[in-house]
Amino acid sequence: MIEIFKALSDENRMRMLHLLSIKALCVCELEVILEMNQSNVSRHLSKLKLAGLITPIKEGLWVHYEMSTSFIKESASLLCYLESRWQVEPLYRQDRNRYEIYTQKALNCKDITEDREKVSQIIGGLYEI
Amino acid sequence: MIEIFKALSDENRMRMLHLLSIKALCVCELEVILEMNQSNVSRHLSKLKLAGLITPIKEGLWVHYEMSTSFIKESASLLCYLESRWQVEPLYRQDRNRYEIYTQKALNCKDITEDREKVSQIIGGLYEI
DNA sequence: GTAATATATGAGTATAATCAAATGTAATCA
DNA sequence: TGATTACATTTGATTATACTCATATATTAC
Repeated sequence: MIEIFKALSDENRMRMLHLLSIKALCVCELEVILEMNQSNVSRHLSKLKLAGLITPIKEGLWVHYEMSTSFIKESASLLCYLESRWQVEPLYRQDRNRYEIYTQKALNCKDITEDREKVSQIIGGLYEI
Repeated sequence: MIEIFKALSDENRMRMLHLLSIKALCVCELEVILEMNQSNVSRHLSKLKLAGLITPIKEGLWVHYEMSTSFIKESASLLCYLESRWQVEPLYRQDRNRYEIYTQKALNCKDITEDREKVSQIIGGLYEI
């Protein structure tokens, strides 16, 4: 259990888990939405994975991560608590906003590869298509 | 929220919170039941307090700590998760056993002051009255 | 007032976590 | 085959946390 709480005791990991609870995402998507660098995203993902909170799904070149079904089943009450906090706290609302824009504009990994800066600006509301 | 998870991400603090969820206890009682030194117990208690998980109750020379009512109310689902884990994991079962002996033998702070070693042995099952 | 006791806190050290940059690996495509 | 892409891992510097010993504060009894 302590391993789970250690995994959840870092804000960056919490933000990642929040987004992954909505939908499976790959490293490059988390990089852009959360404005973190690749090495940090990767390391934090591996901690979440080690704690059993997320699982990787390889899809060709990309690795998508999603919240693990075992965690959803075995820690339902904890997840319930997390979801209630994610709804309320501004930081997570803001992250969810950025994520919503990302999906509503139908953006994907390829867009990030082609022009990461543009995707960042769209997400940040600084760029209108 | 992160502050709560940080507070819960240390095993010693988790063990303390577990016992305090059963009954308010003072520093010296936690020292004996959990076999930790006074300075560690005090420090960890202050972290749990800062995170809003426990509240102190001064009773003369002693300070008893109990799980805070705000935490019980506002984090019910989290507490529900914790209780399910405390029931299952051996370390916490063991701690609860030691606590049960302590209360069943009607031991208290005064007994600890008078002969701490004897109380330890009773709790550890090494000493029969 | 002083003495005794319970708890809190400072200071120093050891350990672990975080971060950024560089390098490694595996899949894909020319 | 060799270059590119997406991600993982290693490295070393920095910061945060935990532990211990010693001391300080606060309460009570005298």
